[in-house]
Amino acid sequence: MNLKQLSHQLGLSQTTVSRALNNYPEVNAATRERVKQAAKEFNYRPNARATGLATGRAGAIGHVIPVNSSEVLNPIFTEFIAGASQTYSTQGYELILSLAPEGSEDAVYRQLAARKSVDGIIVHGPRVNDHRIPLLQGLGLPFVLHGRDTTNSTEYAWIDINNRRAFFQATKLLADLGHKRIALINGDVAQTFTARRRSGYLDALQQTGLRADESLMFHSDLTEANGYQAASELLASEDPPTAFLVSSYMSALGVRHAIHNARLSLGPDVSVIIHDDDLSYGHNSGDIPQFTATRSSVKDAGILAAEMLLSIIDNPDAPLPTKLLEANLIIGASTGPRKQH
Amino acid sequence: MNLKQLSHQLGLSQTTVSRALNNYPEVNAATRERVKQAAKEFNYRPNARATGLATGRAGAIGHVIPVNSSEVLNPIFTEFIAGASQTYSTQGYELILSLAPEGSEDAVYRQLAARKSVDGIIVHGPRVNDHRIPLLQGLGLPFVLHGRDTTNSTEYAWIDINNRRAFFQATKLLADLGHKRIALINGDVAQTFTARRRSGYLDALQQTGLRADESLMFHSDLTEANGYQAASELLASEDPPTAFLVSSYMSALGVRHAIHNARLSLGPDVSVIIHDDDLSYGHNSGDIPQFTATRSSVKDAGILAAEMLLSIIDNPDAPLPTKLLEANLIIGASTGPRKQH
DNA sequence: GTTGAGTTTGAAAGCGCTTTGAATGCACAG
DNA sequence: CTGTGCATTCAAAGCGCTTTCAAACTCAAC
Repeated sequence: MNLKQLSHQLGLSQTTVSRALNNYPEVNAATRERVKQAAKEFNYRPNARATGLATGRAGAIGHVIPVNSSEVLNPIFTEFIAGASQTYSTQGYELILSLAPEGSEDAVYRQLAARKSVDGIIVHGPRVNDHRIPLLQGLGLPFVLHGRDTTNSTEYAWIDINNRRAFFQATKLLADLGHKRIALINGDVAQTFTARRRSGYLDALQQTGLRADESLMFHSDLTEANGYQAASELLASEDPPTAFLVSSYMSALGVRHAIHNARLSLGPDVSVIIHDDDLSYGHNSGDIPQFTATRSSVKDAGILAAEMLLSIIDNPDAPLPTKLLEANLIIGASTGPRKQH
Repeated sequence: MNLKQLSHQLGLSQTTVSRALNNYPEVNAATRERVKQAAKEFNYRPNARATGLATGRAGAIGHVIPVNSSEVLNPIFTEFIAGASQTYSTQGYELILSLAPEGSEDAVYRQLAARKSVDGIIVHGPRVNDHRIPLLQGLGLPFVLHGRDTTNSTEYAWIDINNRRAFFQATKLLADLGHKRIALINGDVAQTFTARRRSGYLDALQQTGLRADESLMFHSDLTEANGYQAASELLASEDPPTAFLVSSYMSALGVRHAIHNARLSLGPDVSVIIHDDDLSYGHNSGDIPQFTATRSSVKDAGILAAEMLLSIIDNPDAPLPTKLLEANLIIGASTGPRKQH
């Protein structure tokens, strides 16, 4: 059933039917009702391609997921997209997903822009001095960055969590608990959040008079295996840390494993604070969650990012929105005062 | 730059330019070259909406991800989609992603069909007696199921791993190692793979003369927390299992945790075999992987599923393809003979 | 009875492509 | 020179919508 057939059914022109369905004011209320009724009855939906062509809007948002060199797909993308998708479906947008090898997203962006496949883009996994920002600015395609660039000083829309503050507070808490040697199991150095978290950690160390020790800081993809390996090495060292700050739930499972392997117990012997993206399958909740955490729902970030992007599209002349979300510090079972010997 | 402008530039008609770019034979070779050159120079790409409207094909595939009642998003979707996406990008298709609350995907499918947004659909997470199959058959939308229904006997395209055989073999291996009490940490009962895995497990028990014990079988979402809880309970019971068969890497991390908490060691004391989807962030590789596993790359399944779907679209009258992938049994460090007391 | 404003509807153009059917030009046979 | 076949090109229609502009109708005011 298309518009022509539907309007024929109703004995009306395509114009009127179209207007009725799109809530234009100049349609008689009774007519509109009749049209909407019929549309429902025949399960009529405007052809997406035709609408897009006629309006010049794609009715779709592009999400381009970077696949990094080690082929690790960050599972938080799924969760973020789940949030964004929620926004799109209420607003009648579709979500176009594209995976691109990290560093060669250009072709994908250019393609989406040239083919007019999307009205805007969510940029995932920003990297230090990310060339995607100037590229998209050049293409004139609205976008929202999930995260921030560290160096780019131009105006662009972003949503991020306050990584610095979260890691500052977490580090401070560990220091206040008496921990002197606090390890940082962080993400890939190319990711901008990594630098911010590190900087929050370093500031807190300095403020509490602790010495920063590069040998306590690890940077790699946030996998369980990497968390395990880093923590194992550290715990086997001469002067092992008594606390860990871990950038993801996934890595923390590896850290926990290493702690147990070293015949230590999580909490009493070794404190751990994780950053918790509140992933649906990574339960760290309950009255006393397993891990003390700085928590911020990445799904909510997805919802908000999508809303921001749609608002930019609807309102291209408004100033570009930015949003900084604070993480909540949640006290769980994995932290405690440093054991005195 | 659109077709009109490009053809004007070239002093040719839109017809000829279109044909040249789409490799129609009736274009002079020299002209074609000139056109392609110009298209590249001006970065011309046909407008996706217009092409779609003119050809009647959407140039897009829909992936509808079910979000279950506990809101757990299965992380393997990401990997599967990463695979599928690879296929699409080489074939010029786009991927439209949609999340839908489990059980109410109907509206999403109907919408995609009515709006002609996609040429086909990948059905994720098939459930027992899945009503999506007849629905899509009714809508006339080509689809490929990732998995199989257990009951539906009509013809449909699917790709699946041989869950029965994988779990049969894994169970058999554990039995051969002398284990008498083998626990099964399985997925949500509504998922069809759960039943198949269970049936492989039960068959192997029977064949090896072991008694099936319902109290050793757990069914729930494949999260770390669920794995931990199930294994903890089992290990604390009067007659605890000496081996575990675990449906996912994620659950296995919980099981491992429970084993360590019980002051047992993985491998020597308690054997564990997992099903390993070969997720990029769930490393279980190396010479001797941590876990003995039945392994099958879900990313490869995504690649193949997409290829199958595109072939159905290109060739609607051919018989519907199906594909059964075998999992590889990988011996890792988590299995060993049952300890004699 | 005419006018003008306001309400409601419709014809037709246009979005950017593909594709049909026709036209053009040219080589070559008769 | 005419006719035929082939290679190459083009004008125009059409895909299914939205939107402009014009038309028709109603009704109150003069």
